Amino acid sequence: MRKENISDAVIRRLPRYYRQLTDLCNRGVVRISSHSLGQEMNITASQIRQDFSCFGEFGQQGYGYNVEELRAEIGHILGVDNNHHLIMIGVGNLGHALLQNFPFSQSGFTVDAAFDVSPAVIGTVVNNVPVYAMSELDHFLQDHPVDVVVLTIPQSVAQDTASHLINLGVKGFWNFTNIELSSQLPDVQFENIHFADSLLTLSYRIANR
Amino acid sequence: MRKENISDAVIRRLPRYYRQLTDLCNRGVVRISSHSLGQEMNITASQIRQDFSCFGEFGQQGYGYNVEELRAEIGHILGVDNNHHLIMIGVGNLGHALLQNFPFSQSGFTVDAAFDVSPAVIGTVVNNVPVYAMSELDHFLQDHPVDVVVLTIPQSVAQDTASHLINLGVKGFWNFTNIELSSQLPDVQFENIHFADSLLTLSYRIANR
DNA sequence: TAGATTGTTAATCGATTAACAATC
DNA sequence: TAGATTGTTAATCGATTAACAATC
Repeated sequence: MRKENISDAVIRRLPRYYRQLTDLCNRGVVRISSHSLGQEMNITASQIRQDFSCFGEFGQQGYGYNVEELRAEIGHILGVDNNHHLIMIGVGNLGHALLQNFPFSQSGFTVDAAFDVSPAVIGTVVNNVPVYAMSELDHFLQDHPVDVVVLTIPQSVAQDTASHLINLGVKGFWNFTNIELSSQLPDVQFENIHFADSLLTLSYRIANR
Repeated sequence: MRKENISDAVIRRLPRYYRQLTDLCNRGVVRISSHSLGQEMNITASQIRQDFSCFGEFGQQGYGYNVEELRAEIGHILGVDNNHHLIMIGVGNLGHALLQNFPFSQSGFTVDAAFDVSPAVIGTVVNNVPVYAMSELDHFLQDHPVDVVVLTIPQSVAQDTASHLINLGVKGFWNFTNIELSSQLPDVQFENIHFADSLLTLSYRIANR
């Protein structure tokens, strides 16, 4: 029974399923039951079946799930076969590290360009991605619609940059600055990587063991 | 009414409160009610009061909360005044970026050292943090107990490295590799930054807008 | 066929929100 | 004092788990 509104809890488990299924594929496992999958991932079989049932019927009674097929289905749900386009704003240490190491294409993203204000990086090419001056950003977006902008810029300019990009039609942000961004428009999506928040929860758990 | 077991949902909101209160402090705001705080953070006043009540009574009827005081209390709960010690394993692009830019001390962490296998970085000092050879790790840990190890290493060696460190007594991991780490020992804490999972949830939301 | 396992409905559990007496 | 706002109890909502008929 396909559901209309999928809860955030379910969505956040999808990438984990996808990861686990990719691993099972690589290990040559052909079929798996919700029970075995649950054991490997430390979640209940019930939850797995409930989660999947939000999107369709991918299994077979008495058999379980075909690993490769299920992986493809979840990948499809996540949009990995959509060839999303992405640019990066801010090629400092972190931006550079992501361009260099993060396998964007494995998540279905093509990195079209990066932008920065520093003359030291403008004009360089990092892992096949050209770095342009910030002044060229508006013009670039006219010809190259992008689905996601990665924000690896200083906090101080984060909201202004985001607002500017929203005005230019950008609807998706992968935000690495440790602030909550906001938008007037309702259909703009922010996904945050809050390093400090993450470390502080670890700090809490250590301090209150 | 202090609670025994605090739910993960509550814990994950604490850093956000801390961040918002720090901001309010900087803006010179002296007092705030749960209602106003909720408006700024887009959560209900009820939830805020429930959350705080897990840890104690920090407000005053008819007045609200003293911002600076509340910030200090939450910081204390999070352990920012515990002076936790931390080392990093893996000084590649990402590790280097974190050492260079991430304000560990603001979260109450002292970075004692970093370790890598590459001769290119061994012996260097990044932002006052010395980089040692991996072979010196065991010896180092004998003299320098650490609370948290940052894992910015390739996936392929992540679980083995973690297991080794757990045997040496390490109880906290800030894991940047995109795999689920596990431990036999029950009191070992893992906090994961799964870049790919994060981007995939954004991909989902864009694809299913 | 018999055993296994699904998708779904019902039951339970936990988290969020509402309400309100207490009190600054 | 009167108004405001807390901390907490009760009500609601949503998410997880259990149960089971359907069926491969």
